[in-house]
Amino acid sequence: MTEQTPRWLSEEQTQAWIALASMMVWLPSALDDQLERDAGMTYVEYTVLSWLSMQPGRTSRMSDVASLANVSASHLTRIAIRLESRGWLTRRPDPNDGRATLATLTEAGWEKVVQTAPGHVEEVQQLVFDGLSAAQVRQLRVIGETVAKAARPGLCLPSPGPTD
Amino acid sequence: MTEQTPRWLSEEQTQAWIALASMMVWLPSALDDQLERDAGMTYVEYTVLSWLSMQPGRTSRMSDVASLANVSASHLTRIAIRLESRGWLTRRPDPNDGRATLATLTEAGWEKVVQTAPGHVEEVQQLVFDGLSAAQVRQLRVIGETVAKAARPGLCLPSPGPTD
DNA sequence: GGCAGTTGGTTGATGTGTCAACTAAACTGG
DNA sequence: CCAGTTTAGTTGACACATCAACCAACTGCC
Repeated sequence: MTEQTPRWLSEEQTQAWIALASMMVWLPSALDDQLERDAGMTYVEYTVLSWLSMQPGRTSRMSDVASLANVSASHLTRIAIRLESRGWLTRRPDPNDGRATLATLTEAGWEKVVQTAPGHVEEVQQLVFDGLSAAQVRQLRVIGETVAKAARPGLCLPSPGPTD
Repeated sequence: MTEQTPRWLSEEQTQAWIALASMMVWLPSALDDQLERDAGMTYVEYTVLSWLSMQPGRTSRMSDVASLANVSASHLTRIAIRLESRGWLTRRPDPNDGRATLATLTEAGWEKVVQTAPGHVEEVQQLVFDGLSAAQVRQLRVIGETVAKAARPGLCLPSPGPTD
């Protein structure tokens, strides 16, 4: 708690951190811009639609979507209201669990995803993969998985001894 | 414009993209949480203070800060108002250019950065570097720089021929 | 010098995200 | 079967971000 001189970053780490931070600032922003320009929606909205488009019945519980997209329940409610008002999504109570709400992609929502995905993927290709070798793609996958796992809350690495 | 079947992602690319997207969702969110908990500020606010702390005279033009942090001028104005109201920052017109505004870290702002940085760096260590080998740190740097450069608007890769 | 255009920054209106309080349905233990 | 608790989602109040309109200072040019 009162550590005064923690592990500072090495020169290599500093460079890597600057590069990573820079990527995390500019890449989402660029993808947001592309989606806003070409499809009139934000990255989070696209994530929701895209996820639903890959689910059986194009349907998923709100809470599942929320944890996938890392947004709070209330945030997802607002997003769903917007998507619903544009006719891309419908909501109805889950017949198997009256508490839950099922979100389903409409036909228009499906078509929107189908129209939007190619341009989005092309943007990812240009911004991410065009500059990387096959080896770097493999490296990126491993590094990304490692960091994502560490940063995901509630998924602490298995540590020896009791956690309580 | 009418490409109907663009370059789709290979299996390797898809895995890498999922990992990268996952990292870009969870890492900023985790860093935001840590700063909110330990220092009562957001990541953007910390970025601004941290940048100023490294500038000569702990001073920088608003427009320079804005482009560094990838926020709009108006957004930065609101951020600066908040930081000013907490006594961490002052603003005054640039004597050399009456249009510009210089933002300067106050002594309290400097101390806030000094107090906050160690915990933030420790969080970066734990979330990013503890899981990576030295080789992966080097790989991350190269990959991050490449992608960041590609995603940064207005910095198109040098292409042959006139751009105008 | 003076007017047109540009640049740097602020502000008002509006849209979006967040937090806490709330409702309703489903478990849980007597 | 009925309180007490947990879970899923919504809503109101508020904080924050965004967009367009704006103002002031500089720049270029005749």
